[in-house]
Amino acid sequence: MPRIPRPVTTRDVAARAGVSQPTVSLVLNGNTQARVSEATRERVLQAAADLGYTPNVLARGLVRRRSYALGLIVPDLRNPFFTEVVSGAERVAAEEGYAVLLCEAREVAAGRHLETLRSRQIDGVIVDAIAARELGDALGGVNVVLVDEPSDRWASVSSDAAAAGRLAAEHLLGLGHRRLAFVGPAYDVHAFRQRERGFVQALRAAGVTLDSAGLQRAAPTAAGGEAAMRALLARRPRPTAVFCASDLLALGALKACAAARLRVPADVSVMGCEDIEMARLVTPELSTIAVPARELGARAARLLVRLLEAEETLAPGGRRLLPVRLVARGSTGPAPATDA
Amino acid sequence: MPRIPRPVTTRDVAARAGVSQPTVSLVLNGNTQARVSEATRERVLQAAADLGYTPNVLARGLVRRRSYALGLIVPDLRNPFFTEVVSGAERVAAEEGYAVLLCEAREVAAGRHLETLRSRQIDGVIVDAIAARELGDALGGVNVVLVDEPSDRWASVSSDAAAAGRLAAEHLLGLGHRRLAFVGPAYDVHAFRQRERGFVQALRAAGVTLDSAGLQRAAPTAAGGEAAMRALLARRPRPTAVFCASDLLALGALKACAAARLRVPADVSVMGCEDIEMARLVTPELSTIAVPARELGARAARLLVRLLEAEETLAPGGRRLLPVRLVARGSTGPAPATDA
DNA sequence: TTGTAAGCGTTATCAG
DNA sequence: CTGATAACGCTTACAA
Repeated sequence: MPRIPRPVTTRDVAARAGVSQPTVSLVLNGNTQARVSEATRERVLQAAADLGYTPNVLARGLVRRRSYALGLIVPDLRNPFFTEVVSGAERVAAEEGYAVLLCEAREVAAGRHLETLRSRQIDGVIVDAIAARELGDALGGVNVVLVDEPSDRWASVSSDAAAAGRLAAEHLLGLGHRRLAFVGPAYDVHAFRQRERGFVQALRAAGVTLDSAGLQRAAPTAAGGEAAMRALLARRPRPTAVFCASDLLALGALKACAAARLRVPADVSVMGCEDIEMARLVTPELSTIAVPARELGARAARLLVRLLEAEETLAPGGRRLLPVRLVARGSTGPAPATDA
Repeated sequence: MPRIPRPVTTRDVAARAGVSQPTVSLVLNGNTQARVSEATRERVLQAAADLGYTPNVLARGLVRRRSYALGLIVPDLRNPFFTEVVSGAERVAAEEGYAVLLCEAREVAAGRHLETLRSRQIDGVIVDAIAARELGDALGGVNVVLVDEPSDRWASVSSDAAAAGRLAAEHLLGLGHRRLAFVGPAYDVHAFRQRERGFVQALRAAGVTLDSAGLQRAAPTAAGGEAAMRALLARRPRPTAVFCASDLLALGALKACAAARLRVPADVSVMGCEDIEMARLVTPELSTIAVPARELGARAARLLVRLLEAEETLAPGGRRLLPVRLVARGSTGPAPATDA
C-alpha cells in the first residue's frame, strides 16, 4: 500500500498555471461565469487535470460555513424498513452533492450521535420517529426533517399511516372476518399509533369491536410478533385474522402459526404493514400494506436539501402524506366457515 | 424551527474566560497535561460549558490533515448481510470518534462515491468485495480495508469462506445426500468462489462429483435463487440437496420448492450461507453457515482506525480468517430413501 | 504558564 | 479580467 502523498491544492494548480491561487478557485467553481478570460480558464483547467486536483470540501465548508453533509439517525439497521429509508436518503443526498453521516442509535445513544454530528457541522439531519422521540429537545439548533413523525416544531415527511390501518381493516372485513386482532409495537410513535387507530376505527365503523385482549403490544421484532401471536392464539374463541403494525411483527406471527400447526390463511389470516422485501420470501407470501420507505427517505433528503439551499428555515409539520396501498398476497383469505 | 445561530468558537470561549484563544485550545484538548495552570483551566472549562461550546471537527481536520471520517462503500443495502457489515463498522467507528460516510453503490457508481469521499478528505475507506472489484485501481491513494476480499495490495478482513463450503458439504453428506447441487451468484468475488470451492472439494474428497449443470449461476437476489432452483428441479434425477452460496439465494430456492409443491426437507434439502436474520423467519427455518457479518464490519473499522492512529501504512492481505459455523435448522434433513 | 504568529485549503471582497 | 488580502475555526510551534 503506497504511502499517501500530500494532496494537490489550488495553490499547486495556480503555480503550474501561472496564475494566482484565488483565480484557480474562481475557475474551478465557475460560479460567476465570464469573470475570467477563456485563455487563463483553459490553462487552469489543464493544470488541474494534469495534477489530478481534488477539491477539499472541508476547507470550502470552513469558509462557507456549510459542510455539505447530512446526518441520518435511525434506531436499528436490522429492520429493513429503516434500511430502505437510509438507501433512499443516501441516493438523493449523493446526487445533490451531500454526504451522509450514518448513525445507528442501537448501541450508541442517539444523543451522543447528535453531538458528534453537531461537531462535524452537518447542515441538517434526518431523524426517524423512534430516534426523534429519544432526542426530543436536543434537536434544537439543527435543521431537522423527521421521518414518519409529524411535529409542530420540525419539518417532516410521513406516510398515510391511518390509511394503512384502514386498508388492512377493509381487506380483512371484505374477506368476511369478524373476530380480529391487532399486534403493535410497544413504541409510542405516531405512525404506529395511526396504523392502529385507522384499523380500529374502520372496524368500529363496520360494527366490529376489539376488546383489550385483542390489542397486543410487543417488542418491535419478529420475536415480539411471535410472542404476541402465541398469546392471541391461546384465546377462545381465537381470532380469525390478525393485523400486525409492521411486517417484522407479522413474520413472527406467521412463525407462531406454524408452530401451532395452524394453516395460513385457512385457519388464520395474517397481515403485515410496510411491505419489506422479506414479505415476499415467506410461504405463504405476506399480505401487507405497502409503505414507500425508500421514497420517504428520498423525500426527506430532498426536502432538507432544498430548504437548505433556499436558506429558508424549515416549516414544521405536515407536507402531503405519501400514499400507502394494499398488497393482497397469500397470507390472507376468506374467514373460516366453522368457528374455532 | 428556530433560525440557527452562529456557533460558539474557541475565540468566544477565550473572551469569556479572559485568556487567549490558543489557550482554550490547549485546555480543551488536554493533550500536554500540566502546561496550563489549574486556575485558568477551570475558568476555560467553565466558560466553555456556559457558552455551550462545540468543537468544530472540520476546522481541526484542516490543520491536522485528518478528517476523522471513514468511508464505507457497499453494493446494496437491501442485502441484510451488508447491512450487518455497515452496522458493525458504524458502531466501532462511532466509539472511536470517527464518522461514517455511507455510500451505496447501487444507483450511484462506486467510482463517483470514491471521488466525493476523496474530496471530503476521509482518512480511510472500508470497501466490500463487490464494490472493490468495481473500483480496482481507483482505490490508489487512500487507506483501504477490504471486507471478504483478500488482496495483495490492500488490507482486508475476511471470513473463512472455504470452510463455509466445506461445512455445508459435510452436513449434507452426513445426512446421506449424494446428488447435490450448488447455486452461486454470478459474481467473481473471492468469498463466493471460496464457498463454492470448499463445497466442491469436500464433495470430491467424499467421492461425489458435481457436473456443470449442478453448478448454477444466478443474480445475487432471492429472485435469482428462485430461478436457479427452478432449473435444478427440472433435472432428472433431481438433486436431493442444494447449497446456495448466500441466504438470499437460498430463500429464493425455498420459494421455488414451494411453488413446485416439493416438501423441504423431505423431498429436497436446501442450505444457505451467512445466517441473516431472515433465515429464522421462514418455515422451515433455513439451515445455513453462519458468517459473522457484523464482526467483519467491526473488525474492518477497528483495523482501519488502529493503523490510522499508528500512522502505519496498512499491510496488505491476510489477517486471520473469522470462523464460520454450521447452523443446522429445519430446511435440511436426511436424503429421501426413494429416488425421484 | 501563557500569548503571539503562522498556517491548514478554501472562498469572498476588494483594489488594480 | 485578475491578483492581493482577509477571513473561516482550529492547532502548533515559538516567544514572552
